[in-house]
Amino acid sequence: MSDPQKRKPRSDALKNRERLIEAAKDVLGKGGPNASLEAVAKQAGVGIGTLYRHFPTREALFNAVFSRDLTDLVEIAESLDADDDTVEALRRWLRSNVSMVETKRGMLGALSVIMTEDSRKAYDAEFALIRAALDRVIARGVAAGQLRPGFSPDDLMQTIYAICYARQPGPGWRENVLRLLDIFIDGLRA
Amino acid sequence: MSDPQKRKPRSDALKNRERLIEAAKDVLGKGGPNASLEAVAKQAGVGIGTLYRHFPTREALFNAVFSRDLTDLVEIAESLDADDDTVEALRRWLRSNVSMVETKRGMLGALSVIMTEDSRKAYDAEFALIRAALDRVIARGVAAGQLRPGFSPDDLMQTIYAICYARQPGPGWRENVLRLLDIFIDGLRA
DNA sequence: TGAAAAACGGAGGCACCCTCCGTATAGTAA
DNA sequence: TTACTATACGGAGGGTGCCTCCGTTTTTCA
Repeated sequence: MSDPQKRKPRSDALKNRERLIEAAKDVLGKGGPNASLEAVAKQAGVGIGTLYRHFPTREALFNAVFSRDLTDLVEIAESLDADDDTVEALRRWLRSNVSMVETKRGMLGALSVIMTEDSRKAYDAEFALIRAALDRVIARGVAAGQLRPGFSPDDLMQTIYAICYARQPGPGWRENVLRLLDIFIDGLRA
Repeated sequence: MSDPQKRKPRSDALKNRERLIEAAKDVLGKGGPNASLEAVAKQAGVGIGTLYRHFPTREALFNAVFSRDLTDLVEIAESLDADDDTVEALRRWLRSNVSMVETKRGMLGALSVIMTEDSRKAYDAEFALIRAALDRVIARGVAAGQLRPGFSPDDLMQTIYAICYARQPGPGWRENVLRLLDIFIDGLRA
């Protein structure tokens, strides 16, 4: 029963919310889960008060970033249909995953807070979309003789996260992960 | 080449170091990995400067606590030889593990820093002692008809950590884990 | 166009971090 | 025992981040 008699949200509020999420993705990605929220606000070009009005807790902000990332991953997955080179298409998607994990690196504690049973369900739809999109790409690649048969979207997801989380964080992490990823991708070729 | 011409360490320094580790175990256990180090110092009854002199970084303190815990677990494991009731002996040891994990709860990030290849090797001796002690208890229990045959010390260790880390942290965590643990222990009976 | 709802910004009070250095004390040699 | 000095102690202080609160500004809508 939402009240139909309501002003629409102010445009500046929407814009600032957007900027905050963008800034958070950047700052939290570089500084880890304990990065300064004041730095996020500054980078977004808003006051600290505005940040707290939009996201009352650190978790709320994490959650928003995660949601955004997941939406991005869905979009990217769905854009792969246009790509004729299915190997490169998969590489593109897998690399996007690495970037996202990088943002979350070290914030596993926060993630476990976010990932309650309820919210997992809330994200189920997104995961299903991703799975479906990858399925299409794989089928296409196998049919075109570019990809070997016999692996699933879930195989991809599990592998990418295993690679990401098995490596020690720190300098060179990204390079290391991307290198291993390329090896894995070569293994996917027909 | 350590200099043999050295004063022995001052007694107050040793005492304070001890107190700090004890306090850290308590405070970090309750407050998680971001708990205030000043609170640790206060609880230990020393100045904050003293804490930092003994443990220059948060990790150094974690490390000391972990070392201590591991030593405790070795001692407990070796004390089990005296116990005629092998089921209760194992329960005692498993519960000690839960307490230790509880201290570390949420500080997985810190642990992954501690657990480099080098330090893992450094702790190998302790793990070997634990394994040996548990082996003796299990053998004794099986021979006495108290325990079922066919499980190893490593089975115990893996199970206890799986139980501990699979449960969501938060209030009631300990109760939940202990309950599951008791069920598991009943399964070990002959 | 003007009133009121909505949103903004940042000062302020508090907690914590870590360093630095004057003071206290345990160990040692005479 | 005493006196010397290496060693260790404590906590003030300067810096940063957290979060709240409220006077000011902006946007919406009639």
